[in-house]
Amino acid sequence: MVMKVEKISELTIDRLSVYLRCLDFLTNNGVKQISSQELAAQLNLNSAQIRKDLAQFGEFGVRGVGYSVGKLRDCLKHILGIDRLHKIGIIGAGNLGMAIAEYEGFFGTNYSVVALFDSDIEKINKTTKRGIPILDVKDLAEEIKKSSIDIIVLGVPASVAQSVLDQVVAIGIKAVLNFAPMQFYVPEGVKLKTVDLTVSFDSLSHSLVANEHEIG
Amino acid sequence: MVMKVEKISELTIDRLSVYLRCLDFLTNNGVKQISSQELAAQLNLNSAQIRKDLAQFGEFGVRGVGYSVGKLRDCLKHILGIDRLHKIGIIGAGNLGMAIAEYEGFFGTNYSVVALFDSDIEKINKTTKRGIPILDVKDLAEEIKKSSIDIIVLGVPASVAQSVLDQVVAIGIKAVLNFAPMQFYVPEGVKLKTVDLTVSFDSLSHSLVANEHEIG
DNA sequence: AATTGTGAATTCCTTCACAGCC
DNA sequence: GGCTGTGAAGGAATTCACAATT
Repeated sequence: MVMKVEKISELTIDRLSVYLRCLDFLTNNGVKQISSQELAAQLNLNSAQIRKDLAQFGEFGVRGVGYSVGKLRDCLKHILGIDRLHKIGIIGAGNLGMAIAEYEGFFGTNYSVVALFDSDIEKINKTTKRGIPILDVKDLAEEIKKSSIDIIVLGVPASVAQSVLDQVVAIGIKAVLNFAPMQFYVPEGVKLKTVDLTVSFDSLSHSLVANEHEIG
Repeated sequence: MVMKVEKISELTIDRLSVYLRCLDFLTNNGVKQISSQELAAQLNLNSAQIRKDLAQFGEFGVRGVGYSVGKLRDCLKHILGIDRLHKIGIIGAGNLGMAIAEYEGFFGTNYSVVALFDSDIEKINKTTKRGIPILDVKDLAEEIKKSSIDIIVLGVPASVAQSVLDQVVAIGIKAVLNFAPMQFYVPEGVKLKTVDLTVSFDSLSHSLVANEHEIG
């Protein structure tokens, strides 16, 4: 019953995911051993960063040798909690919801989209091309329990996003991926990750004019 | 001909976009004046942060009073380069490309999706529901010039993403939004922003198991 | 000899706290 | 009095550089 007191930053966690993907790639190419140096070169970052990130969870390497690709991969999967299967439910069977449901490659063996939810009578009880059912959002609570959904994707318009989020939280969901470009209230213990495409585009726009402005 | 020497961080730029959205909202609600304090409260952040972010670009406020919502909004639009219209081209007319092309609300008056590109003969020369044309990716260079496309969205599988990116860069595009979960080589002067959903899901997964691990 | 794991140094980002101004 | 703009302080993240280890 030991507590890890050090708080691990989001930046570290996100990099672990990137390391893991790289290790998957190396595994497929038959690479068995790798140094932080080589891994860093592939990912365009500093080798000390990789070692520091890993050090927060234990000692996975061998001095003078490096890391076993397979072993490190298993460790990262465990740390990230993808040594088990997560069940994803998507609310909003519009283009965005469909895109995520169907997008190949996102969900190897770690994630499975089990259902979409919508209130549009035209969509309910149909399925996606891959056969994922589209259900009535009224049955959300029931279905979350029945199918053990543990991650919800919010693909609904900003205008209703907070109220849908509140529902989902009330049901007991602890992890939500949101695409609505807005501010939310989320209670303690619930993780909300927002993918804000507006911000991404604005950032690109800025980069396009940044030079002009500087030589203004 | 004065150069701004201070480099402005991505974090600052991303926040400016968030401030702008909030100001848009305030404008719609008839609010004319706001203090950094009030703005910070709405966005769950520190008022000094807002003032510091803005200070990097000039003095937009009035001491003792606050900021004019309309004026600050215009200034932010100019800084972010969205006081002009950007033309977006989407490569890959799959679910993801379609979702972005059709997604309401992303593209107010600042962005316009002018075309999608694909190599699938079944899709070429059709249009999206909203009437955006799907063109042959072979005509990419020509169309980018003809339509003054300045932002490209990569909605293609990871396996071909680097080669498509190379093409796009060769044509002279300087801003790319990418959804393929992978590492890229990008030359100096080209801004590549990656939205990596794998990382987002892994981060959610981690949050679900983090507690268990800590009380291991 | 090579590479990890890590304290120290550095760089970057955020927050404090207050002078300056309306 | 109230709020901005900002130097100084504090905190976080990254990188350096080297002792420890195989």
